[in-house]
Amino acid sequence: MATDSSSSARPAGLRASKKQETRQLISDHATRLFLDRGFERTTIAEIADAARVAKKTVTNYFARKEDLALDHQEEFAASLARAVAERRPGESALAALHRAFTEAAAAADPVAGFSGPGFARMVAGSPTLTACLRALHDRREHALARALADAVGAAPDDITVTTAAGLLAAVHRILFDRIQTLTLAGRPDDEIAATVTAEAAAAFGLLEPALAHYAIA
Amino acid sequence: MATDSSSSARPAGLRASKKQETRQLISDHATRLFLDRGFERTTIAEIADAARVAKKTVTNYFARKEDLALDHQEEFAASLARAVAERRPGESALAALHRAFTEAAAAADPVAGFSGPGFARMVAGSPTLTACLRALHDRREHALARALADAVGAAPDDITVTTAAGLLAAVHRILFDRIQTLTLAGRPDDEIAATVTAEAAAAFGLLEPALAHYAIA
DNA sequence: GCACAAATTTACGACGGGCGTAAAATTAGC
DNA sequence: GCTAATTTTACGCCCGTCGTAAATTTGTGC
Repeated sequence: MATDSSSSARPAGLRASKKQETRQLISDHATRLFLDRGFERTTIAEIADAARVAKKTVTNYFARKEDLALDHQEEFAASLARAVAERRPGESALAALHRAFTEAAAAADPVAGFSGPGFARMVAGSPTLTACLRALHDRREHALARALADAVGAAPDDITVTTAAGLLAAVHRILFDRIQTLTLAGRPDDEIAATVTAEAAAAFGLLEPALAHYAIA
Repeated sequence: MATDSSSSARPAGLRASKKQETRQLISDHATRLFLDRGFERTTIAEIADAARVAKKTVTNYFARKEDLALDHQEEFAASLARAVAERRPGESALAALHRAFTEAAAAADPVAGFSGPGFARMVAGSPTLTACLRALHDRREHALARALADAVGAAPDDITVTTAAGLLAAVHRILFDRIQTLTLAGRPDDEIAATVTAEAAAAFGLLEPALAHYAIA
């Protein structure tokens, strides 16, 4: 066997590394089946069979079926708050979030919505995943509100803070949906990036008079 | 052809009226049980038993369990689009939506969030209902986008239209959440109305420089 | 190398929501 | 009253989710 089979070099991790392998094995089979037959038409039992493990093992690793389909949830939920927390000196929250989107679009970042036609079809065809995505947008907005509250030194439930977070998160959510829509329409990533970059300028520009001077680092 | 016997016969509805009665009977028992034990801890079988009907009868009338708890869904989803469609001559969409909220708060409209502590507890305590409410906010935003597109003569997927709808719907959603939070905290309706009316002025005021001249009738 | 302790995987079962189907009860029209 | 249409019911199934305990695998001390 390969001595350095470790993907991330666990010293004490024969058990732990196998755990990761099993998790990845299940996730890979699930992704393949979801893209092939759709999310709702794939059962957990079928995933377990494909991965040659027990059904309970699947539900032990992934508490909810949606977790098998949606990756990088934490990263997604924290992305806007992170962009604000790491904004440049003199940069407003609005400018930082605009810049973060533009950069993500240029890089075709999956977290920004560039996840391929298969993924877009899977999500669009599943009410469960659509609802899960809505919940993620919600978590992202709340995390942004906390970051903004931190930035301006206000309470997290201050109406100006929650409203600013709601407006800024709404723009990001709308652009995310737009990327998904264009992906579903079969447009190539570079064309989508050009389109949404222009649309982002319009959308963030709309907020400019309201928030250009808000939360400047 | 037959006289207009069936289509819209008001008195001829012994069967139809009984249908309504049965529906109301089930809904009433469901509401009582939900408020008493919570949404998740109440089963459809228990509701059926309480209403003395079969379980299948409940699911025939209400396709999803959430429909037993959330009333006036269509009215809620259409409320913002309606406010824009019925705005006064010379009034902007922003002003109409601000006015609609202020009036709803003054009237303690359940559709605006004044639904009582029991309902607020029920929703807050149920992930299912929270997700359903998010979906409703989403439908409401899309309906608003259609109304705005109609008002300004643009395509419904125009970025300015979808963004404006997203921003305006976000403000309403945030104020809705605020009413729910204050209700959960035990505040009386009149105090909540005064608080959120002031907060609405701040929130809509933030959008004033961006949208004061958008979609004027 | 071996045995014991710990953790993981497995099998089994239960519950609840949702859906289809066909029989039984109720109602409308004649 | 009789017949046809609709509503309600009973029954069973699938699927996701959650316990629980047994079986297997792994880490460690001797």
